[in-house]
Amino acid sequence: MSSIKEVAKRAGVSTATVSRFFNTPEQLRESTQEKVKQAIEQTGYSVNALARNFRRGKTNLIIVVLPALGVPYFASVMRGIESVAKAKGYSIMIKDTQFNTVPFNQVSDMFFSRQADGIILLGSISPYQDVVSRNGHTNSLPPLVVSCENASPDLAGLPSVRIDGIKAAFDATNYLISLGHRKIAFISGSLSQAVSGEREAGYSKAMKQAKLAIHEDLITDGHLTIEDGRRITRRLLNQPSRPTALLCANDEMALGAMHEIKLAGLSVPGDISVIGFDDIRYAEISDPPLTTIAQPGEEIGEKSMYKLCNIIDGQAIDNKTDVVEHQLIIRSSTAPAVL
Amino acid sequence: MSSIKEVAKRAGVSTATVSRFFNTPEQLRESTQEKVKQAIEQTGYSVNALARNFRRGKTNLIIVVLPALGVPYFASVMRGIESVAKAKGYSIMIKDTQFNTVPFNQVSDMFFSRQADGIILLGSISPYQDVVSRNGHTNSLPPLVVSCENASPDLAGLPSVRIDGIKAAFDATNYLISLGHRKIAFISGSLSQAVSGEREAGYSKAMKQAKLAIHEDLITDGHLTIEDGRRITRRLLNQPSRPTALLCANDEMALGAMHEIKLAGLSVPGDISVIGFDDIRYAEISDPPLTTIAQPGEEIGEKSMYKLCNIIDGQAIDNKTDVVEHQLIIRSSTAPAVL
DNA sequence: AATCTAAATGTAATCGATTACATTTAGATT
DNA sequence: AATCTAAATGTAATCGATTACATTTAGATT
Repeated sequence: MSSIKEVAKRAGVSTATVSRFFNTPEQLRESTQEKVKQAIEQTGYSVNALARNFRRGKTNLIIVVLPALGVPYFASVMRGIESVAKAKGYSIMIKDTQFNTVPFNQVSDMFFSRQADGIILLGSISPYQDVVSRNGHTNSLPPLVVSCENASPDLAGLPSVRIDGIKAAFDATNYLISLGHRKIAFISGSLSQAVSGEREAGYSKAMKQAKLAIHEDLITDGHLTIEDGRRITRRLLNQPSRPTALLCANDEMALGAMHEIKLAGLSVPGDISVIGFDDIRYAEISDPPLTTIAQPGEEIGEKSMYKLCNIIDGQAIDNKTDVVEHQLIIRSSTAPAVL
Repeated sequence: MSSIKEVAKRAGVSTATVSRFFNTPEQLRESTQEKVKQAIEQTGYSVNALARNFRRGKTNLIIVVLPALGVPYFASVMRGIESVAKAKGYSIMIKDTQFNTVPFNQVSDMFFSRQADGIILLGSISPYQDVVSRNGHTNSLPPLVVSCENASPDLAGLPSVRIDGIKAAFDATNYLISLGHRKIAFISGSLSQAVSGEREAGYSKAMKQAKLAIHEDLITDGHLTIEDGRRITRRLLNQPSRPTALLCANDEMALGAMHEIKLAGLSVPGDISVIGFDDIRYAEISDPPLTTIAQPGEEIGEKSMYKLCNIIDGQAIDNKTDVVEHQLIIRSSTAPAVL
């Protein structure tokens, strides 16, 4: 692979001039540009990003941390991130935390060892505690945007883009209550994960406001997966008095729940109403189509990436949370309660 | 951020010694290791990957090219890639080609400009033609593994890991034939995409062998998405004599197809049997559960990454194709034809 | 203690681009 | 034509780690 030196030699100019050809071509006389251009073509040269990045102290890489690959909701956020990243000249590294089992400092170390310029957190691993404990050497965080709902106190005050998760779960629960449901179960991911915690808060708020007992079947154990949605639902259905409505912490759990309800010979929404979260593309074609809370994934992604760019560029950091709008999408998995 | 110089100074050794502490610690006397270790702790130093990578001429990054984010099948391949990448010290960059609209040379240039050490292709963009035309300067490819079925002649002879797509579609079609179906439509992605072309070949082979007419309703237009599965199915259902079975080029199309069939007041599999491809995790819980061809995604991912590592390390390249086994998963979306 | 040897450590070049500063050049002005 | 000025170009230091080769050191052997 040819270097800038060879190009310079061939073009009869200095390496500085070749470098300028790429970075500030308007500084060069046209005849010089032409010479350099030809030399580049002859040698097939392209800038060595390894050297450039080293010299500039910038990787042009950002890390997107997500709890699992292949989750449709995250894919839409990623699309938003990507479109902005492309425009800004960044490439995206993904870091799958396998349901948050990867500690954050493993991610932040990638920044401190100059492997990436910034981080967008889509999963809810907790940064502060780990980072602060980095040998007590820094209480500064890498450029970081938190783009998942999150009630974790660790994350409070960090730049973030998200829906109002409490309000969203509150709205969903209220909708079920308005349909006459009184026994409403909440199928959650592990409550230690902040997303689930926040959604639980909204659920509880609505239940309390309606003076409804918070069902002890509110089960907290599990990942936000189809499999765990099924497992928890099976348990729920085996209990003496089953709920008439299920609020699920995401659509995948809801789809799993609907499957189990139907397997048990019951009907959705005839016997049990189901609401999900995220409005993934499978929600529209499930049987019945799933009522859910939609999050504007692409918008969240775009805004997050803009925010991250500002932080990386050292512009005034706004630590405030950008709240984007959620929307209750009413489909056919919910119906009035039959009492 | 502190550099190796400061650590060296603090420890009272040379920078070479500090470097050895990280790379060949067994060369250092224990007392020296101790001194260096303390200096590292005091300064909070961590190796500058930008500098190290530049010096070593290696990025430790690979690019995974995929047609779209959030496709569950690709996610399973990614998991396989990731587990091996982690073991080998690589990080993963993703490049979404938005249904193959990104030309390959845009990806290969990332290699030639030293932004990545190698490429795994999960989408079926065609490398040769673009790369060879790189100003006629190189007919050599970047380290590359092709991990999608692909009948494209451009890709023949490249290192790859895949199922036998022709055989898989052949098996699926034969299964439908064995159930008594005679009018079998094939819902494909764009046939210009090699994956679809290969699957089409297997379908045609089985139809010919059974002396069945290849239905002109074999529609070739579309991406491998739910939306296009629906669109094509709607068209199919509006035709005078509709097929009794649908072979879909992937599960998402099949799920879309089932939804439209049910919307039209028909039953799956009562009126129309449906088979998908990939066995994504939604297939098991669809209504009815989807019969499909399973691909061992994680295995494909793992093998691909191993192969890529070998190529990057300059070991004897095996250009041969690793064929992994597919499997027909029979669920409830297929039934004997009612004639 | 002197000598030898292998292990440990240091010196300094190097990777390839960028860029501050210095120098040259082209064209304008007298 | 001489002088001036701004634009164009060149020189050489620099980013931070690695490593070939040189030197020093510790401990063994005489």
